[in-house]
Amino acid sequence: MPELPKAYLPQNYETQIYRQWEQSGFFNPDNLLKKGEPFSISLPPPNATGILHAIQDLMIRYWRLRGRAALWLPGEDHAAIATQNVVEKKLHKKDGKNRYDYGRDEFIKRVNEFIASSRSTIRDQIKAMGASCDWSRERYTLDEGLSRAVREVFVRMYHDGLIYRGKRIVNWCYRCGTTLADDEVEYKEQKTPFYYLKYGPITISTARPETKVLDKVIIVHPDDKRYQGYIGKSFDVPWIDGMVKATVVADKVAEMETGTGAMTITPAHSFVDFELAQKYGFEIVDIIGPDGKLTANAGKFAGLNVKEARIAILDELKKKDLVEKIDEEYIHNLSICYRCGTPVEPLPSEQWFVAVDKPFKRGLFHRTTLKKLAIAAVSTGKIKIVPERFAKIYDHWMKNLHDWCISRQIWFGHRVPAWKCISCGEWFVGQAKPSTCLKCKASNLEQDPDTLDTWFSSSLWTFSTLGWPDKTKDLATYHPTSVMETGYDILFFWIARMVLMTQYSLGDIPFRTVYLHGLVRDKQGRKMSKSLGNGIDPIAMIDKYGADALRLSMIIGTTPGNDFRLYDEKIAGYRNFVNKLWNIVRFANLTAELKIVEIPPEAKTLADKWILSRFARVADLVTKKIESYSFSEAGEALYDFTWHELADWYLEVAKIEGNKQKILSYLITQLLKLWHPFTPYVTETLWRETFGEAAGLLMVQSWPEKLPAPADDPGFEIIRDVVTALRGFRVEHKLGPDKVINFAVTKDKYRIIESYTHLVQGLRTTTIAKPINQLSNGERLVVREGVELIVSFDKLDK
RNA sequence: GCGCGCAUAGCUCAGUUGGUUAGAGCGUCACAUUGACAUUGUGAAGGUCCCUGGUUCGAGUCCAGGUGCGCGCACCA
Repeated sequence: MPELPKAYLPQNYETQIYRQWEQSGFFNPDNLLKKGEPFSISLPPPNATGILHAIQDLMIRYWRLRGRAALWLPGEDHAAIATQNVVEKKLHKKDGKNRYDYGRDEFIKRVNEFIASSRSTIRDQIKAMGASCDWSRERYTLDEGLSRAVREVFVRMYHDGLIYRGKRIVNWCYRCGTTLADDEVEYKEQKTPFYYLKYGPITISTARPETKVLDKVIIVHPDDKRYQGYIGKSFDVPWIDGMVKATVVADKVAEMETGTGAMTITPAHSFVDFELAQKYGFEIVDIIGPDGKLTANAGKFAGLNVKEARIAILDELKKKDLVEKIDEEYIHNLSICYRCGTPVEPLPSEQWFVAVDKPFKRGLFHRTTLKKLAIAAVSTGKIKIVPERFAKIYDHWMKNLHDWCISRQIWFGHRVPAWKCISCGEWFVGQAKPSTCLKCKASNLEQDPDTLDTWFSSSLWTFSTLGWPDKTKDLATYHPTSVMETGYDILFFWIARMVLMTQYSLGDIPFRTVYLHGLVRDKQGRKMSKSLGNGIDPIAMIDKYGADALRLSMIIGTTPGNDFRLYDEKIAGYRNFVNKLWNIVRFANLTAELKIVEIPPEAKTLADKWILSRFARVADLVTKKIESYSFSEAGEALYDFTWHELADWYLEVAKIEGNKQKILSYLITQLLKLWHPFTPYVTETLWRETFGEAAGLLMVQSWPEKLPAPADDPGFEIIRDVVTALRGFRVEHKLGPDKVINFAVTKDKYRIIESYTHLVQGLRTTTIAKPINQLSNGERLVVREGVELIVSFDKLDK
């Protein structure tokens, strides 16, 4: 075989190797000789942490080597709000127009153009990482097939009474111009002035005076002694926009410790107040509109935005001498949109919701709720979460889940499959538009302009990508998927909703195991963000160090659920290792004619016995660790074996003992397989360079299992200890390489050193073994229990 | 307020049922260059495993309490 270059240059091989893999057809499990349970993973929608597919590929490649039908189905989601925002910003920058200037169809055209290019960028990144996905099965959430699944589920849930339309208070982002689900709202602590306002005889407190224009109900705690005389009473109070008839109501939601213990309520703009209003039948009056401005109900303040209104209303209050005091130190939790950071307003709106607590029929006799199904899937252990602690977090979140608002007022996404009769206002839900209104026979029906929450379609991902609602062979073979691997940051958005929706749609779990990785941080431990510009560009890293190095730096030293730092020096370190592996094989090739050897050859020397036994042990460990999701430990053990046992010791011995063709062939054959799931490129390259094209691809060889190994023998360990002790002696006495150390064995309970002195001398110790009687004045060196030497060097002898 | 995580060498981190002398990588110091590899080799230094108490023959690991940092959820008048 031709001699390998001195250093491994990934750039020279990666693209070509990936093409070879793709052309082989083995990414598609239909083309594999398979045995046992299939193994499948759905690629999660790529996001900021989209480069983290190293672990998924590791699992897929491992199980493929184990002979399973390994399917890794790739795809992308449309990320509705996020994508629309990006395109809106781009267009605004380009020609100052907004989406309404373009109109719906034209705007969507622009979004689709953007998506096409962004999908291809993502695809290139995934491929560059070496991901062995089956591109023939690639899916996109807006594909017709997946869209059909979306409509199908929507219609079924509607008929089961689990999707309903209702006017409820929702989270509203007036910048994005849409509703948000509860968990799409983030909270940020902020110092806000807290106003104590005179409201007739009672002082109330608020952080948001602009919503208080029409407040006319005061809530106090039933046990609050200060207000006992007022409960149930009504009186006229001078207020922001003239006199108001105020009523005092007692309810335990009022905390006596907060402010004055008395508050007025604004049912239209607070979730808690809204509930109270429903409980007591108070009127619900909108003060803030969907445009973020005060409505006509706000009288002379109408048309002002929230900020302006606050100033104007405070002015008015001050003029009327209704401000008692202002607490400037108040800490307020501001709610903001997770996509654009704008403050979110709670306001009443008519929307589509998924009812999570509503009982429905499951089978003939069984009644249950979506929430119960989703909780049970994890609590019964049908779905295992790694690390386990997230099962508790999942459970807690699920138990507190409220009805899920699924309609969005943005344009990019799946249109709600519902049509409204313009004549009678009746709604019809179905796969297609009804020709006439079933109620009034009118023919002017219009589809709801709203689209569905992006997570609605993503929640169907594991089965919609396999062809559901058709009963496909893929669905039967690969669902439930084996593992879902993703960042813990989308546990609620995505994982939880997949469980919920799959339980509903299929009566089954979407995946057996959820592996949650940590989030990538920069060298200082900061979250990657666009504004900081500290994001890692995977392509740049791959160009610089190779995909294998990048993969290792994300696998070794990381544990599930814990964030980890990614930075140049770390990747460079693994690049060094990859080069080491390259040179191990390069050396082996220079030493011997290597062939594929599957069965451990006979051990002829102590070193042979040792390396075969160590190798069998590490192979077994790697297998166990991969199967128990301890990828870091698997990689670390293999790294240690490869560098510090095989390279540092065995190859050095091989130079002295020679005649290692069979053993080296065997070790290289098996070692490349073990490394392949971690570092697919360099191992595939070495396999091809060493064994030739005729040997086939490494990616479909068979994983070494249950390797027979020679019994443990401490022999070589003793040689090793003797060598280390002698090298240490040299450094300790500051002896240059020109000084020769003389040694004699004074104690050797294993009785082996004598016959291996050539090895001790050969392993760069620069020593001469002498009979005991010639070294009476040397230094005693205890190598280990039962093994002692007497050592001296030239200077002492003279 | 409720819950969760983290704290181990100068730095970044492993350490799954409790078990010899607690590990790795990077960095540091000394030495080595006709070597498969300087993307290298040899050797060394470096630890109160956050603190206090407990269980145990034995605790980095288990229990209780505390400190510091981070996160999630809730509240948000």
